[in-house]
Amino acid sequence: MDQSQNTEERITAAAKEIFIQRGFAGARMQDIADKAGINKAMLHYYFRSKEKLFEVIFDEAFGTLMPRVQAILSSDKSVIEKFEDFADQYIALISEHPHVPLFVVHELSQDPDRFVEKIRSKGHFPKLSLFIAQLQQEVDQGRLRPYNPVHLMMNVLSMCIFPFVAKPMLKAVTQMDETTWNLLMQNRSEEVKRFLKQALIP
Amino acid sequence: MDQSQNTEERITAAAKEIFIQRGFAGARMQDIADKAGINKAMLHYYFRSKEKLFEVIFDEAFGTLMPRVQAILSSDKSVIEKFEDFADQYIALISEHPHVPLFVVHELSQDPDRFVEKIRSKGHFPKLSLFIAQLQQEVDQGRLRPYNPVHLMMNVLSMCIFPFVAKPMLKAVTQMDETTWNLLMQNRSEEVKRFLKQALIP
DNA sequence: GTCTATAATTTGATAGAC
DNA sequence: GTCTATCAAATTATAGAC
Repeated sequence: MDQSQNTEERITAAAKEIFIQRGFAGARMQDIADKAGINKAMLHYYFRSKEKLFEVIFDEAFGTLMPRVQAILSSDKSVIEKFEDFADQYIALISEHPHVPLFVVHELSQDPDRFVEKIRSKGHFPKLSLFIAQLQQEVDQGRLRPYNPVHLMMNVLSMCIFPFVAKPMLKAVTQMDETTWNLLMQNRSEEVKRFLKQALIP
Repeated sequence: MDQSQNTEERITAAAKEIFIQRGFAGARMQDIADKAGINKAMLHYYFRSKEKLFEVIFDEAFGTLMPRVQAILSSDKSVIEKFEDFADQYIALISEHPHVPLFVVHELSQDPDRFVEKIRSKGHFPKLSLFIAQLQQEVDQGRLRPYNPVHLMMNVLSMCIFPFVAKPMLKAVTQMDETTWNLLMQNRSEEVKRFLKQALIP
């Protein structure tokens, strides 16, 4: 691990890698210490417990996504433009951190209630009601084909996020190597946007 | 746990629940024993180790899906009909076992290589080349809009699987209760099919 | 702040009686 | 086959020297 950072940063950087790859239950404090180039005692000196350390990582992994989503949803663009922005920005961001979505989704499913409390307290709750109203309005104006708004949002989220969540499965099933996969993901955003427009524009 | 089953069945039923909910690393043999209504020693008497027991559960969870997928893909229907069959059957199946996809995807990502070896040895590898050829042919005939075949398959898989993988996150973000969620999922298949047809038919 | 050594706890696995 | 009691290993957490 990079010696140029201070100890606390080295720990969080190492913990991020280990937790995101192994999950909370599968992560080992020893592995985090090794990767950070220090010993276990330091982890507790800085973060007191495994759980506290995990919380810092989880909050950051989730917290970087929601503000961007909120910014996109609350702009003054059309629904289709917002979906396109989301696909572009989300896929670009996740391409840099491909393991984050699976991490978030998996840990979240272990204790959904605690999570709801957390995002509420951090103010990360996306305000979807305005966006759904906009969606309904554009349908009424005939600018979009009529779909159930929630299903439609699920479709967009699914196509942007799922390939990264299921990367190991998809790579295995299609027998792709890493290079082929990366090339494919470079086009992902454009393909999703094309597909979306065909489905959405009357 | 149901006393009418024999011990081995009680164990596998209990292990399935615990492993699928907690993952391999998060599952505790004690919890499995408790849920099965027996003691830990019995688990080892029947399955020798945690890893062996896990393998039985994982193989079953994954192995029930692939034959169905293969059957759908190798029928003599059109691409769109195959996609519709997939959406219908897959969503119906998963609605009964909503935690399976996340379980498979998460455990898979821990050790992709071992998994590839496994599905290969079990003969579960889907033969996608024929389906991709059919897809290309229908595009050439002008019966489908031209999309990259792999991206197109990803889109269908994403829309069918992701909502179940991300159920806790989606429920939290949309502030849905369980009843609302179940109602929504009852319509999922129809919505996906409608969306797909609009995107696919020229 | 950082380390070594060690305590305390959890957890998978086994021995042996019935 | 099933149980209780126990072991052995792994893992989180802390004590105390420097």
